[in-house]
Amino acid sequence: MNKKIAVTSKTEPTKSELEILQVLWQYGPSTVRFVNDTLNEQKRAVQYTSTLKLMQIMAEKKMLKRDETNMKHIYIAAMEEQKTKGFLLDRFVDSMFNGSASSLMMQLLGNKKTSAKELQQIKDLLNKLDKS
Amino acid sequence: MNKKIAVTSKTEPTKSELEILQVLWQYGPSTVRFVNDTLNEQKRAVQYTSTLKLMQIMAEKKMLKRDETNMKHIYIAAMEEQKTKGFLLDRFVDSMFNGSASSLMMQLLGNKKTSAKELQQIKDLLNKLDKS
DNA sequence: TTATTCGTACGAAAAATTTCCTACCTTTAC
DNA sequence: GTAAAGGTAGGAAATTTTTCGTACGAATAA
Repeated sequence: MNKKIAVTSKTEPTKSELEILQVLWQYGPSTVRFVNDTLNEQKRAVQYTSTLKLMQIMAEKKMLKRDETNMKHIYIAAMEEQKTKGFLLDRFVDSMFNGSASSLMMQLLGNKKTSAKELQQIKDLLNKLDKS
Repeated sequence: MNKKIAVTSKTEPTKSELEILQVLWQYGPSTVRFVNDTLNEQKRAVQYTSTLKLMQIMAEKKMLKRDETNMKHIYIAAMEEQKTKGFLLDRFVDSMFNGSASSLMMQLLGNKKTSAKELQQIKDLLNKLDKS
């Protein structure tokens, strides 16, 4: 009892797991084949069975659900995109910028090119926050 | 030749390595003892020799430099804080928010509590960017 | 029917990361 | 001088993460 799985099942996807989640978040429930193809196009070369294996593991960990009614199993992200990203972002900010959102912004905007459009959107967002 | 080290030496610190870098960035050149103590206080329990080993490995990878003139070696971060954080942040934004800074902001601000002071600082920052 | 294609399951290996044990040297306190 | 405390070096082990080979069943096309 108290299987490894249970212990390991933190809310924290590894880098590869996150890649898979991204695909599922972006395109919705998908087959392994589709996810694998997408990864190969968008990210990097990876064997079908590698992706399969990882997705099976993720299903065990409850990060993914799957519909097995058909032969081609359909995988569904079980972690909510917003929550997961929020969590990861918070941890990122905490560990890298001491929890300071403005420090992060400074780094983000100061360091590089951020389009005028992006800037405007951020301003709009801030204004919206003011009013509420 | 073409030692493992050379190949491995990407600009990408692992999680534990990043923790060590943080300490060195925050407090400047330090001994292993100091870094280890700090990690134990601020982060988690970890054996002295574990920290030592990791820092030695990081030195091999050129992530750290060290001054060996004294018995107590002094380690210095060889990766610049700004550059490293900038790099990691960019990758984070790219992979998680499709490169959109405003999406990230949305998540960051929408999702949680960000102090009024933080918000003000961000606004100031944006204004500054406008003028330049 | 039969062979080819496409799917899953499973095990194991490879790689990367992290942890710690042991040996041994130097400094310090007595 | 000697013991205790505190250093470094190095190897090895433990974990975690990632990758892939092999087996085999189902679907499909010829």
